[in-house]
Amino acid sequence: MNQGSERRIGAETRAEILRVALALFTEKGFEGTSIRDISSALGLTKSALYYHFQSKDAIVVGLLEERHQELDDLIDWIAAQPATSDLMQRAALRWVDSTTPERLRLMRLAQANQPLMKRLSDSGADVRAGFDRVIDLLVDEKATAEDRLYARLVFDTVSAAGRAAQGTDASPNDVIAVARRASISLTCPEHKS
Amino acid sequence: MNQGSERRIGAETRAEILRVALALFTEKGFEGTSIRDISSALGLTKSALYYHFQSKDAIVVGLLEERHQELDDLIDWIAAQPATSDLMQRAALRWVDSTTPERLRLMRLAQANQPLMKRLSDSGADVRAGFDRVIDLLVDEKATAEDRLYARLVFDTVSAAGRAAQGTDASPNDVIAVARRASISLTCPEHKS
DNA sequence: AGTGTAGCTGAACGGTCGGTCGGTAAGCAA
DNA sequence: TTGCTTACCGACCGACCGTTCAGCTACACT
Repeated sequence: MNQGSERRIGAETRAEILRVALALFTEKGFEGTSIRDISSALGLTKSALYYHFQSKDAIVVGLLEERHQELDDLIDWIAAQPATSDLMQRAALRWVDSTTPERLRLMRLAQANQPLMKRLSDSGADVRAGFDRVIDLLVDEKATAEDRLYARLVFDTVSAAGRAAQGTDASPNDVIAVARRASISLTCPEHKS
Repeated sequence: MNQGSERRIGAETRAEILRVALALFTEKGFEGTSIRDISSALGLTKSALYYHFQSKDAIVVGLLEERHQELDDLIDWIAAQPATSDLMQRAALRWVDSTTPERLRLMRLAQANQPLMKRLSDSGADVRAGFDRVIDLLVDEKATAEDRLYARLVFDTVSAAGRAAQGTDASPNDVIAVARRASISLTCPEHKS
């Protein structure tokens, strides 16, 4: 393998590892994907992977960090908005419309592997803090736990739609369209109890 | 172990295996739970488990079969209803209101382990057929793929709410309440595009 | 008493897992 | 040329995985 014996810079390889790892995790699950799978898909050995990441879990942390900026952008945007009554709807639609396939895959990975996420968060990685902040910005300070949960659900419509599409012939465009419709319905003001 | 040397009948043990397995799968994931974990939680050896189930996958098939009747009941109920315009909403609420913790756990297990479900379905177990039938009964025969996907999403609000509640302090009652609110909003007729 | 069998045990199997370690070739700086 | 760093390899480790199998025991039937 790698018979050209070209030398690559580390950042490139690292990014490729993350890319391939996310694809394989999506296809076969985190536990169903071995680091041998990832490295051999790149024409590397297992050891090369351990040069760039200190553990299998660290790959997931790397994936989460890659997406961190997107959440920060959303938080900044919300903070800069006037607090109109339809803020939640506008924020939700902004989130849906900025969805990329990679983000979708990562969110599904995170949700499908609760024990993994707990392990990562126990060892210091901030996994949920970004979303917690979004919810805090969008709900009243005296909101009930139920209201907060509802807001979380709203921001999960994209991955919910993606999950509902599993095993069907629905296209990615269908997924986004459904998530949009659902976000609008869920945040329609006249339904607020 | 089992020093009382009591003799149990097989059906009881089998049911207990299913119960404990579902609890452990929920807590640690399917791949994160070994046969040894399940059997030792019951004070048995793993060989005893292989007396009742021919493989680890077969345990999941057993869990799915346990819940099969609930879906059949829903299908029968829908088929017996008049085809009013709010049928989807009524069906969705019936589904939400009949939710049990066990069903919720199983649905989450199924959704978190797509590769496993694909494997089971490839080897003959019918995993999705029930839900497919529900959707077929509720949408127009000339409905688009997007409409069908939306209907799937509606019937997934319970587990979506459950997932959104992960890591928060929301109670099971909150989950059901949020799922109810979401089902109503999602099936509100005036939002149909 | 003898036979069958349901329910379970204990020991082992081959295989794969995540992770470690010593080494090494290429590039660069002095 | 020497020496250090970067990027990677190949061999190996102990642990654990799902699974198999011969055999044991308590009970039911005849």
